[in-house]
Amino acid sequence: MNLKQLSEQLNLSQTTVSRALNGYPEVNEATRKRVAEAAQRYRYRPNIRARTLATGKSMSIGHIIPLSRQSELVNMVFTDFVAGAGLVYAAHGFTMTLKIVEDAEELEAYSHFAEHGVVDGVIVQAPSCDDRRIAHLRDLDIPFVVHGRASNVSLPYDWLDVNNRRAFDQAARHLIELGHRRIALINGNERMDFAARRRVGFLSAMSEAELGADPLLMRSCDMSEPNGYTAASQMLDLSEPPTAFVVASIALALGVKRAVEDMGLRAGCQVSIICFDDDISYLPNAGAPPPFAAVRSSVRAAGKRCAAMLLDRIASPNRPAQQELWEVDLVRGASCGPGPFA
Amino acid sequence: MNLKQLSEQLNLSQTTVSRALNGYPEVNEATRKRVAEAAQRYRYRPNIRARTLATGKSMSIGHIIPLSRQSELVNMVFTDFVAGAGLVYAAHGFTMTLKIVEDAEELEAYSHFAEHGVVDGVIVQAPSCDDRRIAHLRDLDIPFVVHGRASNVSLPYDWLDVNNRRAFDQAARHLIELGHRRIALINGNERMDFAARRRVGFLSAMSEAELGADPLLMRSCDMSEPNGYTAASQMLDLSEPPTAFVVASIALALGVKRAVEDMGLRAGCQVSIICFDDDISYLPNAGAPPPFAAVRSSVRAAGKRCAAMLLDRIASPNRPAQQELWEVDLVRGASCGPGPFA
DNA sequence: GAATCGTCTCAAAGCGCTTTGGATACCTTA
DNA sequence: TAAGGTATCCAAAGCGCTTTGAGACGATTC
Repeated sequence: MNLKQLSEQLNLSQTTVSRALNGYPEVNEATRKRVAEAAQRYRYRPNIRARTLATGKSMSIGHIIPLSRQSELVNMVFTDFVAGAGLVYAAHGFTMTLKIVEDAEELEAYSHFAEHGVVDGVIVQAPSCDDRRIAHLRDLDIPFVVHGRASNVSLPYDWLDVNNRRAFDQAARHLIELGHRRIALINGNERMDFAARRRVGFLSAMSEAELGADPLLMRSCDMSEPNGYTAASQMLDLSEPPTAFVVASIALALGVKRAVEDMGLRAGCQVSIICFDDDISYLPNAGAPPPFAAVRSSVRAAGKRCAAMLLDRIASPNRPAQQELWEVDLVRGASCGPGPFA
Repeated sequence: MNLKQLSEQLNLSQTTVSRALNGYPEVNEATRKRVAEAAQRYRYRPNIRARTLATGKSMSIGHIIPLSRQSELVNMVFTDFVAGAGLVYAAHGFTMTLKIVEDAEELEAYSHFAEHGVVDGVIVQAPSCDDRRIAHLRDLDIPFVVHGRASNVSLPYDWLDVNNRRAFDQAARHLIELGHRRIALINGNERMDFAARRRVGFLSAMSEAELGADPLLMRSCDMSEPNGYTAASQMLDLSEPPTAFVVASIALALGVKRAVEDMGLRAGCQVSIICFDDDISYLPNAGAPPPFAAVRSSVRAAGKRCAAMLLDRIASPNRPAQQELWEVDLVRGASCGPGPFA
């Protein structure tokens, strides 16, 4: 049953039926009711494809997830970010179009989305320090919001970011206050903007405490459990091992903890760990005290907010760029204890 | 630049241009070349919305992720499953349409997808034992593939499942061979089909070894780290605590391990753990030996295969239902050691 | 030279919706 | 009574593509 058939049943024009169903004012309440009832009775469902062609809006938001051939790693926060954003889209009648692409095809994928009119806007995740996607999307003239930001890109654009610098400054400071001096950094990939900023934050706390930054105690890698394990194992094997770790994610932290335990040590006793906690639903850092000391920011909440910002941007394409910087919560946890200088 | 304008530039009809670009045979190679070059030069991109309206195909696959208000838990395997499926879709020119819905609106969401023609087919994940979605999708007459299966649904339908019964039979058997007798089961939610089958497998190994199944040592819960922790802590506090655990996921296993360690015990020494390992990219159970003994099956591979099956089904709607049952790999790991009866 | 066949191209009819630009009838108001 | 409003409704023109059914043309066959 399509609009034409329905309107014939009702002895009305397609126009009137369409308007009645879409809540336009210029239709009599009695007819509107009659139309609604008929639509119900005949189970009329407007064809989305036809509607999007006619309106020029696809009512869908694009998310593009790059997958590198080597690492094959999908960021763990992806799930919860998408869950948050998806709920907001659904509440506004939008769907989400997801595309998994290999690294090299990423820019092309954005072009495809924009030029074919597949989506009305896109979310950009995990920007690098000088991310090419931002200029590219500006050229494509499609609404977008960045989760994170790109330090070396000076264009104005909408973003929502966590104060990563401050977060790692706080994290390192926490360890220093506990009496640690030899502190390691196990960071995410530092081509990523968030990781670069975290490094800056870490270093600022260290230098403020007049502690040198030993390159042997700083590692940048993809955020998986084994990478955390390997990095921490190697550092603990040094002649002057660290007594504490600042770590960029729960996944890495689990690996660090395993390394610590495999050395016969205990996290929170001989070695302390503090990590960034995205508050993932299936790996929440919960309990009293929680297992890991952490700086926490909910990635699901970020997903929701990014989605809302994007829908806003789509509704008013000309409003000035909007930015939000979220602070983290410092969470004390069992993985931290007093250091040798306490 | 649309098709009409392009065809005017070329002094050809829209028909010919369309056919030239879409590789139909009835067009001269010389003109095809001319058309291709012009399309390139003018950066012509066919409008997807118009194309889908004309063809009646949306070239998109639907994934619906239910999110319950209380637990707010997204299954950890989701990321990798979607990553696998997405690559296959992309290779065939399909996109993925994702919808996050609250539990109660799940069936409605499938109806929406089918009746509005939003997608050409859907993937069903995590079926319960008598999942209502299967009959519903059959009624909607839309192609679908189930990842897992529903024991109490007798309709023929396409599915791909892991042999969960056998997997947990093997897992329990492994512990028994190691000399364990008091073995606990920390399972997923047993309304889910995979969890119900795993329980059956666990029980069959236990009864074959003439070991009773103590209800105090069996737990069914959502698969998060804290749930694993809580369940294991309570069991270890019993007057006759278990010496080994069979656990339904890596997330749960991490919680179990934490509980074990918080009791001052060590996994692989006083207590053994074996778990189901979906081979998640950021939490791989890697190393020599890997930290956890496990029964392993790659959920990313499952995503790829489900996607391929669905595209097949869409291409030939009338072929008989197709089913695949995958066996797991038994992986020996550091979390298992000899039991008291070794 | 007529009939037949292939090859290449085209005009036009959809696909199912939204939206523009009236039309019609009925009320008000001066 | 005529002019101007207002409330309802409609015909038709898109949106940009695919696909049907047919025509034009030259080559081949008898």
